[in-house]
Amino acid sequence: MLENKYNPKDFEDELYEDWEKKGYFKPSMDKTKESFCIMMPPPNVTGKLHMGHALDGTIQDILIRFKRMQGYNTLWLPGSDHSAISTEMKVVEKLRKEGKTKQDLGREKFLEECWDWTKLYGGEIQNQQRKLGCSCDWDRRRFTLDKGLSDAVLEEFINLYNDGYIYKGTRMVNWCPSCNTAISDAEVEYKEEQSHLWHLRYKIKDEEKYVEVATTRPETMLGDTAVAVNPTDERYKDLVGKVCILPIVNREIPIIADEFVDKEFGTGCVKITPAHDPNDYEAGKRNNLEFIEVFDSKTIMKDLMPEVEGMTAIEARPIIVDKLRELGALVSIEDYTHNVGTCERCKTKIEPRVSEQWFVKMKDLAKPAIDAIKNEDVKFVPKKYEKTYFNWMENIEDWCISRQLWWGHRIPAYYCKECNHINVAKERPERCEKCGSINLEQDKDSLDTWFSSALWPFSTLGWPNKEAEDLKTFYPTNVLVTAYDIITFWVSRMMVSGLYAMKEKPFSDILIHGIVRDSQGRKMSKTLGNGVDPIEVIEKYGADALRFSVLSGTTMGNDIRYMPEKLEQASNFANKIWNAAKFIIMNRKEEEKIIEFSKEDDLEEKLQVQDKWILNKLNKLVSEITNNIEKYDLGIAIDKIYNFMWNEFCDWYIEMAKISLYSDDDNEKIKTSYVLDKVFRTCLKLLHPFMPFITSKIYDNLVKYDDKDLMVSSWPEKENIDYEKEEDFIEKIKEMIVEIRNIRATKNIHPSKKSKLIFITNKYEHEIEEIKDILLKLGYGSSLEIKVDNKEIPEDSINIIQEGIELYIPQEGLIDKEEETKRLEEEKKRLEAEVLRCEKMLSNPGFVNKAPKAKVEEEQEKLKNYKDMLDKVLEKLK
RNA sequence: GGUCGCUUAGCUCAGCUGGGAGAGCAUCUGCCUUACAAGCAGGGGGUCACAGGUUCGAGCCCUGUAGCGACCACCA
Repeated sequence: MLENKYNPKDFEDELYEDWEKKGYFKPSMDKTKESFCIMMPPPNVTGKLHMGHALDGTIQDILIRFKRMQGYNTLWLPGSDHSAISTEMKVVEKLRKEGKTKQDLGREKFLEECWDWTKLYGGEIQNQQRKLGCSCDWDRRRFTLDKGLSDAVLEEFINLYNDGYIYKGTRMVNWCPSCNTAISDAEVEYKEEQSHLWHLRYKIKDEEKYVEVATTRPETMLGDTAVAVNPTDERYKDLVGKVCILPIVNREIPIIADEFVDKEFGTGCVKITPAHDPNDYEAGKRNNLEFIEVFDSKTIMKDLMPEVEGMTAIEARPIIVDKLRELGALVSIEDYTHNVGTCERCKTKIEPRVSEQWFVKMKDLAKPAIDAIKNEDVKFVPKKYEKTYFNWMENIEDWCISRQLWWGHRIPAYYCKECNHINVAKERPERCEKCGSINLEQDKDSLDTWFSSALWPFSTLGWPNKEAEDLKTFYPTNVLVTAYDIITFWVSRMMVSGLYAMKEKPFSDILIHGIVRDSQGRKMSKTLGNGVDPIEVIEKYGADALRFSVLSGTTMGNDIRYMPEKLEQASNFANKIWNAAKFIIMNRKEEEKIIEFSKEDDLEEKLQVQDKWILNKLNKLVSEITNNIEKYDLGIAIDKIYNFMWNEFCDWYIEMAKISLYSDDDNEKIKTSYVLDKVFRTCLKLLHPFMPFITSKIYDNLVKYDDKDLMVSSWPEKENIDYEKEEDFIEKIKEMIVEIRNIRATKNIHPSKKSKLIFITNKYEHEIEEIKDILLKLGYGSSLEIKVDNKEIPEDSINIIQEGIELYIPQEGLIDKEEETKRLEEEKKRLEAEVLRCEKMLSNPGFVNKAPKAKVEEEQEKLKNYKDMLDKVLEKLK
């Protein structure tokens, strides 16, 4: 039985446990059924659920539950990511508090600490996903550092290496001085910063002339090894080839010409610091300049200037500037706003730094990944996001995959101490494959976390074992669901890895959603403290309400604003459904009789016009919702169900049903109970993917046709019925009743005051007779009369007109004659406008000739109806 | 600098391949009608940013303008 009050806390957790226990989350592995698989984007193992996850999880759960009900062999595979940098940072921080460093512990011990940390804080997010209702197969959950996935990583690395796609090289990379590791281009975030532009001048050797340069990082001047101008710059033509003196260190550096210098910017002269700037690095290589490091990997100043040695670069800056000023080398300091790269993880300013790292050559690998989207083998939904993808993939740079971290997959490269040969192998080789030496040392670096995430769609299914059952059954997966901010990081790399390793796409559809923002439209962030905890929301409103609120009224791919009011709406909706359920159950006849009734051959004949009306609308709803979900229009789908359940079913059908339920006719009661149950159960099915808890809870209490739980029951299918005529009729009746209510409301007539209803029709006399009691109740009638001719029009009555039906309500003091005339004048104006609109359209030869025939006929039909109605109003006004 | 997106009711947003402007919240009026006051019934409220164009017909398609936002690149 249902509790009197809707309280999601009473049953959500309990239901989830029940589903899990019954094994509903596991794929059926039924070979006769088509498979459907989603890989859950693995959250950080120590992460907490945020609204983004809630949205992402809800969307995936909807699709999985939908497909499961449709009978597919569905797998939704969850898991987590070891998130190298962020976990390592946290563990290092923990050690720091204990007064230790990771070097103190050594690699082995440090990794143990990381595992402990992972075990302690990991897994919380999984419990939170359970709270949300995620129906993923927990038994298949994977972790990027577990045995199988690590094996996949090694396999991929070695294959790429042997195919020549992985190489080791010395390059300028993005260096995070705080994480003390190289990071990839994708991990650099650019932020605007208010800073200054320091204008410096360097004296030209043996002349009393200077060159002026500008810099945003004056401390790097200690490492300048040239000044460059554009070769076409007339102003400095004579300077090229000369030498200037670098202040402080008094180094003689050449003035060179290089294309990359922008004549328009600043003075047109650029200081070149090849060791600390990507452009300067390239220029340095082109011109064979010396590379002088000013500071080390942690930005600690080297010995170029004794006064600042050992300081951080930022501490050294004012001292160096003072010195330059003292030497007359500082020309001016100008306010300047520029973009600085920061580490995506720790927000520290990144330093471009020359170092030896491992890279993946991306250009050739990216090609098939680009083609797969171009030829629509893989589709972005919404399509616009393929532009972000193309933009990244078509301009792709090599991917720096080595990290100077310990937590992660260690690079499987073993250096021979004797001959320097690099041995790449899954396990430490006994001997160097080249010289046979046993003196081997493994590379100290580990791989970018994304290297393992890139393999997620197949490493989780058993790859590199190509015969793994899951791999054969579920690859390629069907749809990847993620936010747009991760297209470059992850989606692109999965595409590349999938097509390289599996020779087949990793998924067919890429469903991209937006990000959840706060009520002011700002990104939710820790620093702003504006994040909303989904668990708190669930505590207060229930998981169903949260799920409803993140999807209702949204469009896939657009950002979503978190609005607490929406949770109220969602919660009210749940409450409404709950109460409707209570009503249906409370008033229904014995279940056996309903079941019996459902099997009767002449069931259709026993249905009344209002039953056919709701069943017809329901039937349309079923195909619409199915369609919407298949097209990923989840926001539209949920709003349609909302509207149907509340505004059609509850507001109208239940109100109509009361007449029969409260009557003495048992047959009618059974019939009505049957229809109520049928419509409501179908709605619950349609709503189940979106709001799994409340729908399941209620479904258990509906008529038991079988023992199946809602979650594993079958998705509704469109029935072969056609009650269009009945639907039209009831829609007209609804409009008439609204009109009656309107009149009564504006005149403040108390509901207890009833009046006579006189219908005149020669089209719907049987239908009106059939729903006589409904009309009496909803139309506030004291008695009802049906006339097939309109000869005896009652005098002094209110007149409501619909196509084919006229309703007369004797005024009897309800309202006076003038008011009724005024109302009819309004109606006349409205109808005249409609007629005019139709006539205008139909008298336009362009429209009649060019518009689709059906559209023209539709307008002709409307015109006829409006004219009829207008005639009647005019007659009444005479 | 490049790319993409957004601009619709007081607020937050929907609006499918062009064919009579919608929802929720807010607001106003009237209702404790035995499922629901977390409710019921009724109402008000919009030059669909602006200017052109295509079309029989434009919120929707094209061009331009303005404001806002995101992403990519990154010039000292």
